[in-house]
Amino acid sequence: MQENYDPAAVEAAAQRHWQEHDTFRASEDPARPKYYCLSMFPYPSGRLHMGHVRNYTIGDVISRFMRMQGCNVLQPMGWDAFGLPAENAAIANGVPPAKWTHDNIATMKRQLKTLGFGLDWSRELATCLPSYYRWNQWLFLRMLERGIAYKRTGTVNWDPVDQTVLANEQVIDGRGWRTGAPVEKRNIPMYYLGITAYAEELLAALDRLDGWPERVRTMQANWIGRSEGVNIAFPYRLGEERRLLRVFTTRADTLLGVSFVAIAAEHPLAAHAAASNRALAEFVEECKRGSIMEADLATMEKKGMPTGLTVGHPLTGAQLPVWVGNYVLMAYGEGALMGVPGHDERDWAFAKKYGLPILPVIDVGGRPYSTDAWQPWYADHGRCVRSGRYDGLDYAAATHRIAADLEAQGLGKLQVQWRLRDWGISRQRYWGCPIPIIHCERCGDVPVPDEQLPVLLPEDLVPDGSGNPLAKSAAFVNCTCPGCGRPARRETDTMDTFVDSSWYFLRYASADNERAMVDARVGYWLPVDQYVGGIEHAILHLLYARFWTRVMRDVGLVTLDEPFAKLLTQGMVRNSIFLRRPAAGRLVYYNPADVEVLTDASGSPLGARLKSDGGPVESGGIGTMSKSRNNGVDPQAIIDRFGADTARLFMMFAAPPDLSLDWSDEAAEGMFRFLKRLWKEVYVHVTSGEPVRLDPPALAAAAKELRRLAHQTLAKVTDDFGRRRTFNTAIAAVMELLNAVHGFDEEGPQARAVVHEALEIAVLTLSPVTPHLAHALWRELGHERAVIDEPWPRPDPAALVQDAIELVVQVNGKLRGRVTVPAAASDGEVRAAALADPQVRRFVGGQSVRKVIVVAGKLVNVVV
RNA sequence: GCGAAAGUGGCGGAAUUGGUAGACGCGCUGGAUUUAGGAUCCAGUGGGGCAACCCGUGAGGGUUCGAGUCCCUCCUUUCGCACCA
Repeated sequence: MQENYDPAAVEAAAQRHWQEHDTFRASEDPARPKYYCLSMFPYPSGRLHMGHVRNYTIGDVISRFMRMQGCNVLQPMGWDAFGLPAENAAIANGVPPAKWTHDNIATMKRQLKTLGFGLDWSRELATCLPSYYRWNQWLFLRMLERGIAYKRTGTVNWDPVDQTVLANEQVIDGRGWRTGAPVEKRNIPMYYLGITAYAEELLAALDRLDGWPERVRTMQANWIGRSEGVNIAFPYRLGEERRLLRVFTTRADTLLGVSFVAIAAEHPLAAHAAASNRALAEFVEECKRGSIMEADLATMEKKGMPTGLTVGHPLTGAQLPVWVGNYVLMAYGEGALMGVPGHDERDWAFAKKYGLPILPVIDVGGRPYSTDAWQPWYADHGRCVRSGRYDGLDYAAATHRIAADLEAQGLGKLQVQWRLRDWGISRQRYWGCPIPIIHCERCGDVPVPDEQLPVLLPEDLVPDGSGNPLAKSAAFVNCTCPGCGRPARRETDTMDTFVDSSWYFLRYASADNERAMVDARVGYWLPVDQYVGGIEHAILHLLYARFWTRVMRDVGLVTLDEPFAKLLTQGMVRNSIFLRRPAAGRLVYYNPADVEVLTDASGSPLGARLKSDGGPVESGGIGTMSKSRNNGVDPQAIIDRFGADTARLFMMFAAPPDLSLDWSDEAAEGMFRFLKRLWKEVYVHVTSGEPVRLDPPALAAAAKELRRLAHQTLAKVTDDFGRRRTFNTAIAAVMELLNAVHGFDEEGPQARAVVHEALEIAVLTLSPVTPHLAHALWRELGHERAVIDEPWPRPDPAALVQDAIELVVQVNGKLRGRVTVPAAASDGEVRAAALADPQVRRFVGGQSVRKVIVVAGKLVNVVV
């Protein structure tokens, strides 16, 4: 055996073994329980980053653990290969997105292989390949047939200089990223998928997703946002015609407190009023400036302008002014709201600003009300006052009575309203899946016939940042109408990349099928048993995938509702931020690798300086690794320095998987030291002779104690890996075991046999995390079979038995002593032993013992 | 603004069901060894105190024999907000 740990050689040898034995190719085997472990596929951005390493290490540890547990494990990999960065790279470097993407895939695939992940590469897919995206188009056509997909107008960010639709990401402080021109909103026709038709089911099924983190379920439920309320119509006259302005409200009980109605700038009535009102037209135009991001809309200054129109109160007939308000969302409810300044904080602020009446109509348990200042309880539920026949009714009663009265007049009804909006999938971009529609002057929008699929995306275009290159490509645009055979124009919008990622997990099960989107093998592998990915996908991607799976179910392609049985949302990877503030200009960020942190004698930081010039740099705290803050660490550098196993071990040890993880060069080096120690420990053991067969009853006390620790560690690691998914504590337990082996100085054959067993347990339990090192050490410990093919061991119950246990004794809840009692001692004996302890007697002194609480196996609390 | 989390030594974190706060690792201090080392090994390391002990889990209240853990109020940080993926 080599005396020193050489990660490069060890890792190459293990990877060669897996390659030669095709270890990770999965096939359907009804005889074994299947286990589908899936990590979110990467966007091929160039190189692997630490977030990928973390994600795929978690998935790989679970996969290898489940495999050793006897499962038929599938762990596939693919590429989320369409998207904006490829177009940005094309604009910057003039390289076609296809080439850039394929080069990146090659690089990242090579990197994934050096990390030793147990992936079945035979199922690899990339969403930018026609063999994949043709099925996006095919299912889109099925959705169109069923009315799930439909066309209507939607709002986009518009750069008036580049004449281009901008992604939210391309809008910086309300301006286009390349032109700096103020962004405008623009309404254009788009295709939508009717996810709201599935809202009820998507919400209800969350309750049964008990393998998902509670926080993700809550976030999805809030996103879907079911609210029960009343749709209320305010009648008005337009010329001779009687019309209704509809609003949705969850507070119908405050209807008698309405003092105005506010509509969105995009509301048809606003356009009508603006036609004859120059100031209003300007205000509506002003509202159309700025981005479409909800966070921007919600934080901007609340502004409004009267339209000059009035509507009638549906119960009293009183005339109420109609205002245009920039805080009214066209996308929610009816794009209009009833203003109740007395009981809604935003309406309050609006009324104060524009001098509209504030009418309190709810009594909240008699708490004071003054129109001077808003108090949080004004929005609470209570009983109606100053509301005529509704006075005294509580929230539910008032809502139902008012809804019934409105319904009798045809002016309202109870309604369930969703916050969730239908999914707009049209993107005015090149590098995506073409939407299979042909526009014909005579036949209108004609779906591309199935036999003409896929609509191929040309791969040789180079975008320049203005407009969509597809729209400028005559070869792509010009086509023949499938209906009438005349010249027609192809749709040039492509699909949202979330479409691609909404079903890739199904395709892995039948990746080689060229005739169908999915086949019967989906029934074997799905659902995904364990899905692993970033918390940033907690809402959108996961919700779209749940929706898409249900659509495929309703089309008859699959039989499952929920694609992901268990979900693990891993936290972000962060690093220190260092910067300087030049007298003029922007902040300059320095990579932590180029900075030296100065500490005092206790290790507390005093400051930091740049290694290159020795000058001070400012600490900017700690934040997610990003290019803009220059605090990224290239995983390749760590692999080159310490090997993949160290990188993997650090990722699993430094934090529990669902919390954010802070990078530390020193801590990574500590992981490397641990692996060197483990190697050394095995080396010392195997070079000092052959082990004899272990004879547990013959063990001396210290050896028995070491054996107990080894089996206790095995039990803990099994639980931590399998149930708790707290890999950090599992690794800590193995470290403790190794420390105990190191400190164990008994000699003799049986002592050696116990050490041998402890080292085997350490190697087996670490093997999912550091598979290369474990592969080598398992051989050195005398095993023919590769460690990946070993079954996961079970702790020996006999080894776990303890004769005596130590209990903690508290007096009035404070730790005052410890007593050792036989493991089988009764509560009475434990109590007596605790009271007899000299330290306990000292603290009890002359006081009378009021109560003694005995917690079996743990502690005794003496209350005096 | 809305929604969701998190806050424990110098740092990452542990404490699994309300029961020993600080496991494990980093850093730091001292020592050994070494030509030397940023290598390796040994010991120590929450704060205060000579000690007995006292204090201590973002802040402030509460429940309990007992609270890092449960409840209320507040503060800070992170993530998401529908065209980044």
